[in-house]
Amino acid sequence: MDTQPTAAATPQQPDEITREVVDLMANLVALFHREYEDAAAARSLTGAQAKVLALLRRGPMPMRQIAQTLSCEPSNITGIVDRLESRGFVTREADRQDRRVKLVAATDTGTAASEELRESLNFAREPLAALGPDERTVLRDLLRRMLAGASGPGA
Amino acid sequence: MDTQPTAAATPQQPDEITREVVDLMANLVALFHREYEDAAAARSLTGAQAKVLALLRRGPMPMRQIAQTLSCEPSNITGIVDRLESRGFVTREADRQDRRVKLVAATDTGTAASEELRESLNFAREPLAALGPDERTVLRDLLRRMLAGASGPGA
DNA sequence: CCTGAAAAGTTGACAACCTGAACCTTTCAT
DNA sequence: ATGAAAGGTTCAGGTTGTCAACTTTTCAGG
Repeated sequence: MDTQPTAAATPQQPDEITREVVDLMANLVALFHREYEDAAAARSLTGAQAKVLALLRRGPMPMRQIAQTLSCEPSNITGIVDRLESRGFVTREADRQDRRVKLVAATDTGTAASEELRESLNFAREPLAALGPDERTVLRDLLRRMLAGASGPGA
Repeated sequence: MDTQPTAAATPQQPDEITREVVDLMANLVALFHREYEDAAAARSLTGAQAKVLALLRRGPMPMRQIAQTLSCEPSNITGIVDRLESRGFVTREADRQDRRVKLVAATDTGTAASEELRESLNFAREPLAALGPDERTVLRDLLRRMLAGASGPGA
């Protein structure tokens, strides 16, 4: 327990493994991001619109909470929800408890589109096909551990 | 080549593990994306600019190749390189072999900024800190396998 | 009850990103 | 020599994103 003046708090040099994992992650992130955008575009949605729609799978949500979850300004959400609403994917309803807040809810069309997109993602994941079932389990556990501490988008 | 409707080609129902891995991936992608944008913004770069700059670590590159690597239209790259150039991060030089092509090269300032950002990413990866060294190795191997078949950005 | 601060959402101005079509220059095959 | 094709740029238009100012609603004190 004694304090070696070294490692614990001090940001040590990233070891070789960490460095490579970061690079691999970057590539994987780029790949997934592209696939997500494409899958959304195939349903004439943008990535941002798809993300908002995905959030609403859990149920209606106030604008502000959407903004917080996506880490952006509330004024940004206004525009995205405007476009989703004008196409019938989403509705704005006033909250009865607090009339300042507007609850955004996915319509049936919206939910369907979101689910469809999600399914298409599951199929499109070519990279995952390279792994066996047991390896997928290992990967899942590692990812779980990595995300446990981080501030996930509540999903 | 006769087509037997074998299992290999048919997209089977995604199993539970795959589904969860995809969701975890989505969260991880969102997390990394946010961190990358923030790290870039801290150096007064946008995400897109940082990505282009990162590509140039390997050496000068034609506009078109940048566009192909990032999967976007060449006309888009024009603007991004414009802004990078106007701030001294990058230069455009004509290729001697083919005078149609313009080689984009990072300046010393540009390379320094990119390296610095890369280092800061290595340190900032909180999620990775949750894993032990041996687990990181396992993760690295799995990621390598996943990316082996995919069209990586040449990095 | 009244007043003022704070919160939720919107609006407007502005910048960056991205696409698609039209265009110019250079290269290359015939 | 001529025409097609490739590399970049420009322009118009749409989406995302920030920031500041504004409206409405809520809530805490006096």
